[in-house]
Amino acid sequence: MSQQRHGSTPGEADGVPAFPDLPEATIARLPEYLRALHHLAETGAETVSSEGLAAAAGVNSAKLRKDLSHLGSYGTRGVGYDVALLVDQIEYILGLDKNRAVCLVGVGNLGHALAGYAGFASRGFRVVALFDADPKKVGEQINGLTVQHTDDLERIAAEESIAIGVIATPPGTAQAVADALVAAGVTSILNFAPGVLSVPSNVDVRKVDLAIELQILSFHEHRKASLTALPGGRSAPPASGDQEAVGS
Amino acid sequence: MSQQRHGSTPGEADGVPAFPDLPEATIARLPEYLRALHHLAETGAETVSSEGLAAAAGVNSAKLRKDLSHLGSYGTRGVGYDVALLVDQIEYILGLDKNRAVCLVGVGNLGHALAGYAGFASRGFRVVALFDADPKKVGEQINGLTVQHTDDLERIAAEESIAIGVIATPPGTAQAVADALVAAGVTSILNFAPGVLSVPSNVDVRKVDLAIELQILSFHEHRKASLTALPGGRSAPPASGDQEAVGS
DNA sequence: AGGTGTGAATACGTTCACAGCG
DNA sequence: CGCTGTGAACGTATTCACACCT
Repeated sequence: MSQQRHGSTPGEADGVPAFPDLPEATIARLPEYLRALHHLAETGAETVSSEGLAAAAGVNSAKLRKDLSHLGSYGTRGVGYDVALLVDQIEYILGLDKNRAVCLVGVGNLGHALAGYAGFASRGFRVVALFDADPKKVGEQINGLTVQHTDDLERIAAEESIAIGVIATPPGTAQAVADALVAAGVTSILNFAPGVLSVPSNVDVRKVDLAIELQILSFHEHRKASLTALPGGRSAPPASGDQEAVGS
Repeated sequence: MSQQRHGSTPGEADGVPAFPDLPEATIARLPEYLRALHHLAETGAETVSSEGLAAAAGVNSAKLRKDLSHLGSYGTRGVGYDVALLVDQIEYILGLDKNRAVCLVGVGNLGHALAGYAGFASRGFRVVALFDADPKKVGEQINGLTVQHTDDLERIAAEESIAIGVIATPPGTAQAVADALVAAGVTSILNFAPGVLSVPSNVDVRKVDLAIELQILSFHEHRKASLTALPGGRSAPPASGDQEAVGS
């Protein structure tokens, strides 16, 4: 209600493109909507209802409608959302039209896999540099890129105007890598190393820890086991489902 | 206040071990506390204050104290928390003393890296089986395990009483793999494939999508860029930091 | 009708601030 | 006196239910 810039074409960012501050929870779901929309577009759908898109994205329709309403979106009452238009809107909001340069630090087990991960390129990301501290790895060719030494990280990251740095090093070196990235002007970091990174407040850090995910699942296993073992308990109470049946 | 089972030794699960239902947000942070505690234990610390542990885990102390209070935890006022005791408590709650069997489906780029990921074994998880649908990969040895065909997944997963299944296949086959896991009695799934899995409500699914993380960072890059471009805006407003300086 | 957009109601999570214990 | 544990206040996210548009 505060600012509805209906007439602004998304791609055209002349001055200030009316950037709404979306709730974090909404932002985290937009990529999922986008994936679902791309899938729908491939199957030839022109429009989707909130119900349909919500099912494809694994959320309920009320949440989806509220999320989309935040970005002042176009839907047609009685019809639904225009798939192509919504794709453009979300890609614009997420800044995926910018084809951002990504560098990857740490070409071990995991880093090697990330370097070859197709999902990065298929969204608007270009992996443009690989780094490792191990002299034996420097010079190695991975996916058309040559691994460079981390000593050169700061210089090269600045030269290539890297937008996002991905850290896949052992925990001990992660902070030093983060410092180098920050010094090179990188303001977004995706961290796969366990542990806390300390960075200036204008730098965004997202963390992915595979072991943590397993531990959370382990907790739920433990909980489920102790429920079924309950003396007076029913054998399998229908837990409040997090991700319910969606009927593909 | 409702149930404080102070006298119950964690490891001893004779009957019903007073399982509190912790908030999801708390559960998600427990592994982080655990990692910080292990680190502290290595440096020889016997006790920590909420302030100290919070800093090591990257949260503020009020949050940490509330989280720990939920598991009816032992802290000594005026002193802090006993590191060793808290480690035991959290490991018990998370069910990490059960040494759960994990299987990994999809030994491609990412799956290969996961199979060799040290972080799994170092917490209480044993990767006991690897599967792939590609006949060329079946028979391959990775980290001491032989890759088996996904046709045998259901049988083997049941035999080995797998607790957690990790899906690292292409999106197209993820649902079929999930179905097989569920049929084998697996009730926890960690999914690296993009897309929504539909499973019975008693099965927990956690999803990790590397491309989504980058897209979220991209949004924030976009937002930061549009802020600094603001006509009347200051050049770098101190955004409400998500992960602030922690002073290592 | 059919389906979006949205106030109002509810649930959940975080932060404050301090009582009370060691 | 220091630090935990916790009610109360606040803020954020989800869900409901329906007015309103096509």
